[in-house]
Amino acid sequence: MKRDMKKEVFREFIAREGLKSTRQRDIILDFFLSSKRHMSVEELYRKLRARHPSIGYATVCRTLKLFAQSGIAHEMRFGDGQTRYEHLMEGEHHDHLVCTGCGAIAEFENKTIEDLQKDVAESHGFIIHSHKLELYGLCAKCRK
Amino acid sequence: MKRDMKKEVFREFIAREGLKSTRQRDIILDFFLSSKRHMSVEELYRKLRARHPSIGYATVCRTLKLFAQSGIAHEMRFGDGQTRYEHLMEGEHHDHLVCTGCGAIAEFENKTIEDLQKDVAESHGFIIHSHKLELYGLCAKCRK
DNA sequence: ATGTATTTTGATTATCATTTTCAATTAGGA
DNA sequence: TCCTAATTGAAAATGATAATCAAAATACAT
Repeated sequence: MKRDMKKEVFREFIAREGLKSTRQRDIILDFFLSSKRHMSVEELYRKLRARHPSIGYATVCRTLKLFAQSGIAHEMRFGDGQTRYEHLMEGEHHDHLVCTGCGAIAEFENKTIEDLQKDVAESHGFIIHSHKLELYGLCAKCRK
Repeated sequence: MKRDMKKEVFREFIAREGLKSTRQRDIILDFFLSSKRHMSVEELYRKLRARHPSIGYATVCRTLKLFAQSGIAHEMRFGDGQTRYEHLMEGEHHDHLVCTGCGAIAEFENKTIEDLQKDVAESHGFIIHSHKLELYGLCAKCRK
């Protein structure tokens, strides 16, 4: 399934780049893949520390960056000073709805918007290689 | 015209909040309104320093934040670690195309995309109050 | 299995943009 | 003018990530 595919992709990345497979990287990868989608470095470190107190913060930062480089994760910044990572394979792109009340994050995908983005970019002579679309507002609960 | 309108809006904000009108704030506002649209704090500070060396970096930061609070400017972060401000009145919203080659920033507006965003948000039970749409890619020059 | 060169780790320190602090200055109303 | 509160500039603090570095772990050839 997907989870193992990501592990495989990361393994290949490690090999291709001449890096080494380590106990810490395996642990962090397992933790990451079985956690909720949008984890900040801080959050992941805190949860990890409960089971594996010897793994340092720097290692978590470094390893998450490697996940992003290998293509199995995506780095996000919502402007609150926290870097978040979501485990995400190539072609699984989506955008985010962020609740400014409770911080909940919902995901969505909209082909029409993406097509329009491409049109807009073309009309300005740009070729897009990535985009960021975030909608900020109140979720159903927080509207009351 | 617009420039004076923004000054007026800021003046009202200052009065409403019980703040004070100072020489520094006036200077920075003039400088800001007559500069190019997307200025980082650092850029603005460097240019300002040439004419007004006594104005401190902290004051520039503080004052730009006030501009954003008063509604005459908008704070932006494109992920390069720099905070940028653009002078922008209520209702003048637009989105950005960022060239990853040369750093050029183009602006665009697309009503259809905005409407679709609203639809998406509604279908998730959200009410949007703001959004961020950034397209990253190569501009016409950098494509070659 | 062993040696060895290379990578990785964890702790600490550095970085870098912004914020905060704080004493001195300034604005604005009484 | 006087007085009180806001503002300023310089310096120190902050906070998240990145760099450093000696010690430990890994991969590979022997």
